Amino acid sequence: MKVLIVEDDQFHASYLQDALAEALPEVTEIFRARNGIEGEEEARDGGIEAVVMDLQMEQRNGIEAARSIWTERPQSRILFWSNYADEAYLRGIARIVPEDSAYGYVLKTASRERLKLALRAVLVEGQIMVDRQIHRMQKHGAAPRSGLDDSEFSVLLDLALGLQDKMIAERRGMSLRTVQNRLLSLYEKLGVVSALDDELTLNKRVRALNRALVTRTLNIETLEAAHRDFEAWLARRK
Amino acid sequence: MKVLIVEDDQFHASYLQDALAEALPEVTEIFRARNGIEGEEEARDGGIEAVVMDLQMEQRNGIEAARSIWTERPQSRILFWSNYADEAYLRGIARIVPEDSAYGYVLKTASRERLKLALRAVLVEGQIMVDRQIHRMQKHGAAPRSGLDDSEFSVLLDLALGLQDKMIAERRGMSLRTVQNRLLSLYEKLGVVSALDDELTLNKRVRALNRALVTRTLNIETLEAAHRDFEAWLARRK
DNA sequence: AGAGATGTTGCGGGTTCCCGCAATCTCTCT
DNA sequence: AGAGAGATTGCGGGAACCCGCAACATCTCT
Repeated sequence: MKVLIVEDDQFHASYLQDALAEALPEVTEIFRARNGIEGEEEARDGGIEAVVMDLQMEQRNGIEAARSIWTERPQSRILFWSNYADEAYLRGIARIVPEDSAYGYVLKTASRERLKLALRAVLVEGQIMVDRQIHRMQKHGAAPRSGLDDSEFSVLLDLALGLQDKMIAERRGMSLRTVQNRLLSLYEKLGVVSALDDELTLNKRVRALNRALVTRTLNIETLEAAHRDFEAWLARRK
Repeated sequence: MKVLIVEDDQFHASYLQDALAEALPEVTEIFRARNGIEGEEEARDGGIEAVVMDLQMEQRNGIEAARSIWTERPQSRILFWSNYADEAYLRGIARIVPEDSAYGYVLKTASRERLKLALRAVLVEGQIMVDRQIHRMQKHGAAPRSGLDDSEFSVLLDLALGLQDKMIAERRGMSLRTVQNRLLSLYEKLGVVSALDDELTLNKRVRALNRALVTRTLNIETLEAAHRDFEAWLARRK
């Protein structure tokens, strides 16, 4: 059995390699990649179907790499292994998991035992295994911690890019007023108003982005990915 | 000689501990803290004047911890050790380094040799040692990569918090129109306009924050720290 | 079928933002 | 001292934003 480790931090990679060798004696070869792009290549060239994937990497992050790996081989088994329990990552992963593939999500703070368990459960047994702390965010597959629904979330992404109401309306196929209603509820749910001293009026749009970031509803990588998506949409629209 | 390691990642901490023992035989005791708050306490209680400090930590980050350590003991020697070469961190550090104290900045990607060198140079010899990749950002102590000057940078912080022009003017002691001029040049320098397809008008404030983040001029911790600063200012102002 | 909750849309107006124009102010250099 | 470059400030207006109000549209229970 061949396993690919995609991880840019050398300490974490070697710890992982250790745990892997220990937990899965059936592993014959361990490949290593340092970012998403290398990861995709290795997976393709090596015909690998078991991957342990870090999320936060330079260049091309784990979600994007996973997406293209799954596009080529939907049956690949991928264990995500990350420092953060950001909702932003969860949303990203939830969106790309193929119908019946095996995947897992383990935090780097998890114990060695739990990591080994997850390695076996996902890579060998083909099960789904998600850290409880992360899973708690998801209520039956949607509506994570912040309580944003999908349409609110996509408006948030557009807002975060700096799009104006009119453009958001066009992109998402809503009327202008509806977009504004979404913004209203975003401001509500993100705690834009209560955030600081009352008596104090803020620029709500900027504040919304700020709040989304500090609550980990968005992170910087999400912004970068959203930007790429938007450009693709722009080009397609013509 | 006593040394304090402030680092929340266990792998990194033990690697560091190893390197420390290897490079500095004169070290008799190694203390360990997992975040800024613990770090400050340990430093105070243990009477420690040699610290290796991670920057990105939950709760209270390395810059804030360093500030209060230096406030109590300006002669403390602190080696910052971080994953990122973000301008945001650089600015933070530059602002709090006492007149003649020793400090250093090493990236986690640096070789073990270079780390050991820095440990010796900063903690034992009391020199200043900054990674070249980081130092390149600084031109004689100011004006990092993005080319923002200090007044532009502080307006950027306020903008990022969601403050309105009027409030920024009050906080920074500028006229309203001057604030707006600063914003103008921020938009210019951050590439707010050219960013996407032209023909496309954006919400400049949000876009400015977005650009500041993806260019690493700001990061999320900066936002959190700026928020705390602002609240302190608010309270003081009355 | 009807009542009620929830979501969508248009209108209107008060605010804030963005920025051109022009009048100082401040500094530097000769 | 005086010229010139650059920053600071006020004014004014067009555009975008925020949001209350009210008319419908949809969905869900009973």
